Amino acid sequence: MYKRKIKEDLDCGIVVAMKVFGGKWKPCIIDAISRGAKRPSELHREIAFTSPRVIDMQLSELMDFGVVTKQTAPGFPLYVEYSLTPLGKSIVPILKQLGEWGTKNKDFVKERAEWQSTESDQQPRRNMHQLLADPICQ
Amino acid sequence: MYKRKIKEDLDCGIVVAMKVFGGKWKPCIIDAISRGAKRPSELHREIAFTSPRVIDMQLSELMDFGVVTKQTAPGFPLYVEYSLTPLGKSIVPILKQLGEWGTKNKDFVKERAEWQSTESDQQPRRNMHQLLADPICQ
DNA sequence: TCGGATACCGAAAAATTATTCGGTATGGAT
DNA sequence: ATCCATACCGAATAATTTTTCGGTATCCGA
Repeated sequence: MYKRKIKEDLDCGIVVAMKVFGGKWKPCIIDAISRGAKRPSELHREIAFTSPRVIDMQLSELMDFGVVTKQTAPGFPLYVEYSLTPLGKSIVPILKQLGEWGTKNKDFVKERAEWQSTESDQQPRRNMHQLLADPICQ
Repeated sequence: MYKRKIKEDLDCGIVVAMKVFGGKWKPCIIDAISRGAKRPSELHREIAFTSPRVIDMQLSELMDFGVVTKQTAPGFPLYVEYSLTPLGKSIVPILKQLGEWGTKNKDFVKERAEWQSTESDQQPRRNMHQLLADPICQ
């Protein structure tokens, strides 16, 4: 568990929001679960642009903050399911709004960001928490 | 200029939004400008919880992305003013929504975050982009 | 001429976050 | 017995962001 050196201001709403769902893959995970991908292995398959470990970690943080809950079915085969709590569901429209803003302005932003590219012309790791369109992370 | 090694997915709206206004102090700056703090020295005074250099840097990124514009008055004394572009203004309601969500849930989040505190009981550097209430960063 | 206010910027260091690599454990199927 | 799928976790490393420290330059007023 990482111990931060500089305390964050949890009286600021924006800081709180960013802490809870601002991680690189958290919106993606929330999106995927809200669409019905509930089992860890499903999430790992859907969100193929990062490693399973990363998803596990961000998922456990989402649990810590009460965004998702975990149901473990007893017996075998191992069966675990995550789902959004009411708190988690309340995040979805916000992510949607963020996504809409970004989608609307992405071309404009892209233009102004090109100087900042990587050296090689590698492909990005797609995030695609496409809360607007159909396809999930993939 | 930092050259990133891993390309980001600028086709994802959320990634775009986070890139443009997701920095630690950017919401604070946008908020302050939207309230009328326009000169750099004003911003430095208002947002006293981080150093002037940090504000300058984040401000220049906001300029790069067309969120704010800079007007330089000729002659003396030196007079520079920043203001929000239409793009910048379109961010304000989103920050407001983020802030409202966080404010509503901050107590809940705080409880679940206490294990993660710093060793000493230092004060946080307040962000307080209080887009809800009156006080600006401070 | 010196000190202060203005506005800004480079670059090292520190802090934080993301990624990788490998490990644990369970039980079913071959 | 061995392999596979399930689900998870520790810890080192890499990547990125934030912070600090110092610097530039202009002109005014004392």
